[in-house]
Amino acid sequence: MFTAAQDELNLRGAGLRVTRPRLAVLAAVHARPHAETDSIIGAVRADLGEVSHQAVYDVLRVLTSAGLVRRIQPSGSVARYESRLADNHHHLVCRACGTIVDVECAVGVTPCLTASEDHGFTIDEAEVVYWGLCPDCSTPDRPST
Amino acid sequence: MFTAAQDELNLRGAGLRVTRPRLAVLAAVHARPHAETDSIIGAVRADLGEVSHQAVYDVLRVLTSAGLVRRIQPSGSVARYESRLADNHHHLVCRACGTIVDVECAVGVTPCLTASEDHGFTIDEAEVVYWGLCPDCSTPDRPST
DNA sequence: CGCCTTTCTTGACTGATTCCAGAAAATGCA
DNA sequence: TGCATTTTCTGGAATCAGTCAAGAAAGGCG
Repeated sequence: MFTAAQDELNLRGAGLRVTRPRLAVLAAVHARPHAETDSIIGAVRADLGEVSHQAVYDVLRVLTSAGLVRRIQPSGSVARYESRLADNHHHLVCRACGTIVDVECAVGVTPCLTASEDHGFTIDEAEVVYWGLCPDCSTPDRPST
Repeated sequence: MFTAAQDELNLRGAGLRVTRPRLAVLAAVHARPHAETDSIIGAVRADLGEVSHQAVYDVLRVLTSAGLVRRIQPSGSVARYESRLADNHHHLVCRACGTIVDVECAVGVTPCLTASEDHGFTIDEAEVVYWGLCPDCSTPDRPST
């Protein structure tokens, strides 16, 4: 699991200072995968009291560039953050309601990591997004309203 | 190639009216793959004279939902549009300069189209984005400035 | 040719994200 | 522990892509 102590170690390991907002942001990202920024701001404020949105944006940027959280942003969605890293899982996004679900990488290790032609690029990551409809949105006989 | 006559047929085939802004937007998308909205607006205005940005946004939305163009939006980028459809190619994005290049789907037909677990979703598309550095940005001994 | 529907124009507005400058807090070292 | 330095947080304003709304114009069909 993710503990505050572990988060603290990770922060120090990345050469970052340990601050309350940073721990609260990490806890919020752990607790609600794929949370959007606004939701994280809410969680942090529920935890610490008043915190500026600026601080949260800044923390998220720092954590992202340090590799402690990953930023994802499917088309038509605002930025979302998750803490599962380095296990190359992918995402399943509902076109209707925007729900995001994790899926393990399909075949073994990295089936999609190699492009057929690299055009001279140095590729470091393959991101796969599956688009479709979630169970709730794909059953017309069960209207949500 | 893409011709205005073909675009007109495609529009009619999709049940859409044929208007100058629509043809100009289609031509612009054909001419510059992965163009962002702003660039398309510029191209359309160079072609037709003054056209409202609103019209271009609206046309792009209509064409996208009609399936005549595809909207792509890698994290940290504004919306971009392309006209290559239904050949499931993927994209190679430079983290530094944002350049986007097409790559053919790696292995045969649809190697990544099947998620290991579908969580009850009805999946209709798998989008693959390869992240890395383009040749220009990955050679430190050739600074761009 | 004339009507009806769809599309374009104009202008304002929203919402996410970033920039800026000063105040506050944490770190490192003696 | 105490001080100086460095980094972070606060608060407000600004930016930028994209959207909304109402009226004017144009396309399509009989």
